[in-house]
Amino acid sequence: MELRHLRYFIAVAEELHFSRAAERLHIAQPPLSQQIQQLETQLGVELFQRKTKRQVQLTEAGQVFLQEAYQLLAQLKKAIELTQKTGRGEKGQLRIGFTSLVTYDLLPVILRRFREQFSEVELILQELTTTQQEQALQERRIHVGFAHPPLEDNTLNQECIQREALIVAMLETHPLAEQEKISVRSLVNENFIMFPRHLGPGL
Amino acid sequence: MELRHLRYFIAVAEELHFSRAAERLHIAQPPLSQQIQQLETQLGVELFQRKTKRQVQLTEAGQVFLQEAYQLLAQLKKAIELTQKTGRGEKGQLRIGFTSLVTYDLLPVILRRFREQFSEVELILQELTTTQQEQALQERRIHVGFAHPPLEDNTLNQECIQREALIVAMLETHPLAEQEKISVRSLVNENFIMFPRHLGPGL
DNA sequence: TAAAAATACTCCATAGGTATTTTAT
DNA sequence: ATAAAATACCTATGGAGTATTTTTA
Repeated sequence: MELRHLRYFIAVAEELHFSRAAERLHIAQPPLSQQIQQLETQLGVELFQRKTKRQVQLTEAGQVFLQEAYQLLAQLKKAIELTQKTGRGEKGQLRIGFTSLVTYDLLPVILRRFREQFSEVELILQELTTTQQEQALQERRIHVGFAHPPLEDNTLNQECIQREALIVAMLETHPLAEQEKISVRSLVNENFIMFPRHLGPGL
Repeated sequence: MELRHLRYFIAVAEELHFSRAAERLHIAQPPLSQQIQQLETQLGVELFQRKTKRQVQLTEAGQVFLQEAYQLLAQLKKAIELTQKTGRGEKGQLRIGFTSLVTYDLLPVILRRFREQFSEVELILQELTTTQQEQALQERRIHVGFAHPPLEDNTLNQECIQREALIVAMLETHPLAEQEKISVRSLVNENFIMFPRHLGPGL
């Protein structure tokens, strides 16, 4: 059996008239009769009352099959739509990696906008360092990541979405506190309070 | 799209190998590749990851479609079985007409045996006189009837399922009460307590 | 280089068309 | 007499086969 049989059967069952059904299906009447006969043979069931050639009527089994056929085609339609939505990324899961820096300001705004547009996508968030994100992307454990440059792996697509100033904070009593401008070079021998190196190798 | 596409897709999705899937389907590998491509084109969705030609893998959309395809074929199978059962009269409704005479003795036994054999058939009972049953059968309002001969309509199939004695009851003081045998003819002028004529014209 | 999918083509099975017959209004 | 389904037969689309190429592990 093929879907063709279901489609043809529905047409005949609705029209109760082979010629009109054939017209609706854009085929000739004889092949339609043949396909219906084929369907009946395969099922081993009479779907139409054929006592008289002039009056087509559904048998009890035919009525049952009609309802089933409707359901099947409706379910097929839903299956196709669901698959297409998934294919276009409008449905399913989006796994996101992010660093703590992006948590407070940027991420909530982005996620809110995304949810508005793709309400059927489930967002799965995971806090990861930049290097962990690079690895997770390679291993397909996440789909996108919010990280900090530079990246080790230049096969990954990257895009700058925000620039942030890096500032030095120090006690007023510190020798450098009096200067208007402080060069990065002049900080070389100072002690820092900051991320462990492995969390932010770019700094 | 045809059911063929679903069947082929399931085979490839399960084997994750076009050649093996083709073998399982008893067709050659190239037509299988073609049919899958056709399916993907019609859906407008990639179902398999084809980065490398050596390793076939389902996309997210493919995984969704696989589950849907399973459900569709399962539903089709159920639809066919249901239709066949209905066609064989093992499922559905059986509308039965019966006279009051048959109510107490015969009908309960018959119905009990029928229900044992065809548990999925819903029995719809309707008390009708013999003539009403003849009409109901003609108009397809009932499928079978339990009635009393003779029938007016000899186009109906009839079968004798029980013979019952017809007896005359009378007072001991009645003139005929002394006779051993009473001919029907001798009752011709008596008054009877019995069904109205229209309920049992045969009597 | 071996194994697997994709292409390119060829062929034939069968879906669909045309002509005709049957049958019931 | 007419309209509709069935039957008989023919045509041609496209599903499936064969041969070959491409690709990657």
